[in-house]
Amino acid sequence: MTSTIKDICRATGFSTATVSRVLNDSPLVTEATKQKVRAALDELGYRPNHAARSLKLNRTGMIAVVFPDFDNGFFTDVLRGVDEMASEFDVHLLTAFTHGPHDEQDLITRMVRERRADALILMNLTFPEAFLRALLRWKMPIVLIDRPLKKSPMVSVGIDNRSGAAAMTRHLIGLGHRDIVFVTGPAGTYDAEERLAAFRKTMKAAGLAVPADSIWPGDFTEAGGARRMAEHLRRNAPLPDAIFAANDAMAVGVLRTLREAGRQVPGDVAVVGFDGSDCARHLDLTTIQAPMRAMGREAARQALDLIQGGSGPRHVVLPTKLAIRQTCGATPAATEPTLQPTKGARP
Amino acid sequence: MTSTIKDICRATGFSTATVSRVLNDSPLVTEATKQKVRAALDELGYRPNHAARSLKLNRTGMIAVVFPDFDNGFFTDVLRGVDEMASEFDVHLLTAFTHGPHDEQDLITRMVRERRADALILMNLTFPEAFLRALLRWKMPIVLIDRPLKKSPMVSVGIDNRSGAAAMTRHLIGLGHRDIVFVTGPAGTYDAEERLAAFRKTMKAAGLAVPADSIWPGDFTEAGGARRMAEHLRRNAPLPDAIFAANDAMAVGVLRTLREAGRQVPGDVAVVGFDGSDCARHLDLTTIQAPMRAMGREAARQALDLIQGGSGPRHVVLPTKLAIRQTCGATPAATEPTLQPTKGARP
DNA sequence: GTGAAAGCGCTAACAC
DNA sequence: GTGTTAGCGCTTTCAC
Repeated sequence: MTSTIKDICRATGFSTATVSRVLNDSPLVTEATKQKVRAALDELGYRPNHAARSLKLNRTGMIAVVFPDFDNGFFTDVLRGVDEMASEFDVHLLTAFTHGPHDEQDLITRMVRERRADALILMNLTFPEAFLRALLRWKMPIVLIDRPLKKSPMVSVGIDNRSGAAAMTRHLIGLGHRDIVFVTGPAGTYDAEERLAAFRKTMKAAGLAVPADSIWPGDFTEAGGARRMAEHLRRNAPLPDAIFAANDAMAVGVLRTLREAGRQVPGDVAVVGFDGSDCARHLDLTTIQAPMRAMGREAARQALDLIQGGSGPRHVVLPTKLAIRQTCGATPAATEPTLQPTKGARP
Repeated sequence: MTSTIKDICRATGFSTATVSRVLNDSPLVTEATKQKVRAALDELGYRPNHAARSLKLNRTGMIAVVFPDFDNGFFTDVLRGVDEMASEFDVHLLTAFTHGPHDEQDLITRMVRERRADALILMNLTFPEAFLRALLRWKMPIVLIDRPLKKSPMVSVGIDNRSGAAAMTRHLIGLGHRDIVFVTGPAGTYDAEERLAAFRKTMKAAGLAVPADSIWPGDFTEAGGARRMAEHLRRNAPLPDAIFAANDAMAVGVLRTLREAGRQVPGDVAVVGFDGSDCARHLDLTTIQAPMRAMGREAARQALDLIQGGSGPRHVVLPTKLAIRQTCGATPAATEPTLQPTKGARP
């Protein structure tokens, strides 16, 4: 079995107080004593019991990370980012997936009230904002990986949808595309709306019209993108120069449908997405790379800061990168996909 | 702040013992008392402090899951599987990634000695078997997601490499392929060797020769597969009927190289992989689907069982499925890739 | 510089 | 049925 502090006392003849001081490297202990105690510590392979320590110190050395029940394909990277940052501070991760929207609130509430962690990182969850505000009364630091909240003073981490979509639009225009279709996400979705707004604005700035039928309604799913594309082909409507889908999943649906219909991408039409999913990489789809790992790191950094009483509410926006691959019609400089910060992207 | 059991005592006039009994739904308490206590519980939003409970009960209600520092692309599914099973038992997950091989042992040792969890699930780690055996002395249940161990009595979960590779080989033969190349994994790798052995055996059983130059050395990486394929093309050597790579990554390398050289897959040569990675799905690569989520579930099930003092050491082998897609030259029955249990696969 | 003792929040004998 | 109390393993006053 595991040894306790008392085993060390027995082995060294010192009291629990002294041993504890050595454990926490207190300067109040003689070097000689430290040596002896440390010898016993090593000898017995002692490590302080985590539960006891948490109870006494009223902190757990844990950050809880809660993910939605659907797999958005990013959570691997995010989690690694969080872990990277947290482990530097010897903080461990409690990971949980919600199982349905009802479970979501219950899960989070329990984590907070049972004090299973010192902070919470919540990714893309669906509860009402009022729930979050109620949570805050429990004084547990919370960081959202999501959109910025309107009504609540809450730390959140997100990506710069606007500059990403603008960079992509400029890129397409720069390649000579004029007639560009934009496939939207579900109405009311923050990311989707930001991307659409930036697309419109950039087109306008370039003096290009965006007729109503150049905005295709979408739902962020591959099937949705495929359906809309198939419909277009069925009507024998002429292809635009390029199709910019508000996320990769839809872009893939569009791409597949086109290729299955014998159309060349990027020969007949360019197709690009947004997100930087693995799928996009595999399919050589030009996209906007969202820095998921960096988001994880940043979320953890914010959480750790809040734990130490730092700062206040704020929204951190991370830059995206334009990943130029095959489907946009540009010839990449090298075999490796070119990554450019969207801020610096040129049309 | 969070309320403690004493707050409930104050609110109800009962003692901590009674409140605790209500919390644990002991039959020793009057229904009337329960009602009153529960009202206060709800009122104050009370939940027992996790650290205190762990300390007292000597169990944490946690399973630690340790992943290697490289992303094998499966850990998402595995983790979801573990969570699915664990959450049914109200057990939470402590997730950790190792950061390099040295850190690996340190991390695990600390988890065990600090009793941060009631059981450990270790995936594809690289420490020596002796380290594991030493760990067992700490009496913490350990489940490996990996190969079966030779020298240690340890619960592990793995896939049926042999029947998977056999099914794939039969499938290729059934499609009329005779001259089949097998790309191996790194020498000494368990999975790789099992797959190769089954390939050889199945070919032999079908009366087909496997000349030495039909076994290409590989290293489980996409670059390795690409390199070997490029070399073959450069020599202007004739293409085989089919190329069976011991994992998806190499198959993808082979596939890309062929297509970039203008060769048709599956027209000129069939290419198949093994693993069932996302990449394979995106590229419509015929492969053997390893049930990662089920592995996670099973690992969790075993861990929970061990926590409750159950069973002994054993190796659980999960069946794979043949995922027939485009690259093998078979026409799938539907748009969705066909999944067949490998046991029932027919040539 | 070291030790004795209290107490973190909870559960479970053991009393009554 | 309910209350009193000891104690899980640790940290931290407060004495000496």
